[in-house]
Amino acid sequence: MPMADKAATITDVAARAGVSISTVSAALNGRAGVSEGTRERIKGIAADLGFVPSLRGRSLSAKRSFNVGLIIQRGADVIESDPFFASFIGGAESVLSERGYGLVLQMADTSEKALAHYRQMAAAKRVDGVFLNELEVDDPRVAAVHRLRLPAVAINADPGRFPVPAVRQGFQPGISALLSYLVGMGHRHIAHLAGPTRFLHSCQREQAWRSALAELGLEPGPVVTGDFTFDGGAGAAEAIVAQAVRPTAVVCANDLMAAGFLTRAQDLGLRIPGDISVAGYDGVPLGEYIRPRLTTLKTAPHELAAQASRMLLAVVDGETVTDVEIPPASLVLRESTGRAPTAVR
Amino acid sequence: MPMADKAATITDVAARAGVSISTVSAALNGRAGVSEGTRERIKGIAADLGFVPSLRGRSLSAKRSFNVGLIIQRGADVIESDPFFASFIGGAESVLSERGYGLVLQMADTSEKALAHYRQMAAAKRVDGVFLNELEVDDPRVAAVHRLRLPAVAINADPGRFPVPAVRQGFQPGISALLSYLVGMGHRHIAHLAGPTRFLHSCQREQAWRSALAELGLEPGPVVTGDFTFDGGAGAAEAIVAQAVRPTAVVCANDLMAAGFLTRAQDLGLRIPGDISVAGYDGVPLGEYIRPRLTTLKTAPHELAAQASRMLLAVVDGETVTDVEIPPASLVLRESTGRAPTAVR
DNA sequence: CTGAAAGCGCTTACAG
DNA sequence: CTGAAAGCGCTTACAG
Repeated sequence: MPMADKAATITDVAARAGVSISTVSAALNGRAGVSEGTRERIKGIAADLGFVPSLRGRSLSAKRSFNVGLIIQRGADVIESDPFFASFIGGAESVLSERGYGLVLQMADTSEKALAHYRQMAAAKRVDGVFLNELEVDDPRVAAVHRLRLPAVAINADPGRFPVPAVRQGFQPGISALLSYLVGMGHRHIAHLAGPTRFLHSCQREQAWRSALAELGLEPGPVVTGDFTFDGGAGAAEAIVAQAVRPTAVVCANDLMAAGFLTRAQDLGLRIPGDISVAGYDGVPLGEYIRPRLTTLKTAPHELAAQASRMLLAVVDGETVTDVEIPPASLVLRESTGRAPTAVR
Repeated sequence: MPMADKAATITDVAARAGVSISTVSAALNGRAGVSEGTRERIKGIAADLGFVPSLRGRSLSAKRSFNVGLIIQRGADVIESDPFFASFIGGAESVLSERGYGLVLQMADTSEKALAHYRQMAAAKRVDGVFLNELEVDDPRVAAVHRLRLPAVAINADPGRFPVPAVRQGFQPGISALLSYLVGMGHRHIAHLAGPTRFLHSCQREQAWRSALAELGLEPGPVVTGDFTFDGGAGAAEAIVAQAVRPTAVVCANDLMAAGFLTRAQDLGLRIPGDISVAGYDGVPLGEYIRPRLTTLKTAPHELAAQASRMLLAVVDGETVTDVEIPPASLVLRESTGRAPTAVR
């Protein structure tokens, strides 16, 4: 008979089974020291009663909240057009829920507010650990979680840079492949539309673009700094189009800026890729919605998050973990890149 | 001296203040029966010690988790291109965090899994209440939360339809305005690209389209059912373009389908809005990225969520609440709609 | 105005 | 193999 009026507690199960609550606890949690007979009997009764251990009792005695925190540090404008977090949350949630963990989410539009949220979450013991995403250069959160002794896993942090384990997805192979392809198509003057310099991944991508060009024996083209938004990309298009010697290709630090660049460039009368090739980074659905479809480097936020979650739970369990690298972002050639214009004026 | 080595507990504060823990509790929680002098003294000491009450102790004794749940019931493909949830989460989080509440998130790609998540969250007492979003016709979750006595607030449920308080944003005024505009531009044959019929809001929008047309003395045009995805919209474009008597305008149940429709229609050689006008619903950023820019009905998921959160917290507190209606979705005219083609073949 | 005590629902040594 | 007890950190009647 399921459907008790009040939710059953461990005491109810113990009473019904005629054993102590410690036996029920041991039986249900797979701890040793319970005969198989009583274990099975207790399990049956627990199922009958629809007993699910209350997180309240569990977390107080186990000194765990069974929750893990993610703080999204982005303005509302970016978050709405960037599917990164949707995928990330999906990947995290898939491994967390399997392990009985919940994901608690907070938003912050400034880095200070985000930091305050981390502190608050840790102080109130709302979570057992946190993800450190969108890392900035000299990110204060790293020192903070360290001082708070808050288990944490960093996303896409450079190896050896922070005293926090990290999971990362390589960017160099994909960017090198992209630039080899562009150079193979005759491009010699290749610009970079970078993200804000305070972000680690902005620097990583620009650096990768630079070394790939060096590898190919080319000088870096102009660098324009955007803000990861569509409008930022559009603005960059105007800037680059106005330049005396216009680059024949632009490698953008994310798809959203690439889409803005490509769209505005076309509004200004340029043909893509006839006059200028454009490539993005991320592999978001938007890249297939626009015309021409966007060449990009496809990342895997879902897998990144799944790995990060496994690591974070390990850290929470007190295990020592080592950095994990998932397969690098891969080149997806679509229609926005092509042969360099023959007559560069 | 802040920065204790171990996090301070209520006992530490009490010891340092030379009072009992019940006095500390009363002082810090603003309960009556503490002299202003000791209250201030205790507050000072708590601040010195960096004391933040542990949610673990608090939730066990207060019988609250201080968390509220949101289950996202969508396939990964939709969630990544639909910014609704990003905005919704932002709106919810802004009021929840102010009240000391957290938002715990789960994902489910089927309605059965979502239901299981609700049950699990309730049974483990991980949350004190839940949002019921993306309601379906005869949604089993409604009965479930009712039976589980789980406080809940429904999003965009029809008034009086479910035994759960709801917050909603009107759609009829906007859809009427859109159709008046289209008819004013000479359109007489107006199709609807609907969402899956199992969703309440699909039905609501189709019904609104129907009654607006009736109001204007027109017969409804063809209805094609999509799946709220870009590709679904693209497929619908092929279906509608192949029709003997092609409609001159299509009203879509969401922006993503409208974008797919518009893009594929152009790939097929139609001019938008010259040959056919296209309108969406939602007001997502994508609508401004595509060409021509999309006419749409702008919704306010952020405000919807903020209101829903206030209501949910009230329900959790045992207050009786009444449905709330926020200002209706408003017409945003952009470039994808215009005068009907003069020669309808 | 203040304190001692019970209790929330578990887990975890520790005895037997 | 099983149970009695302590304890996790709070809140909340209830005495004084």
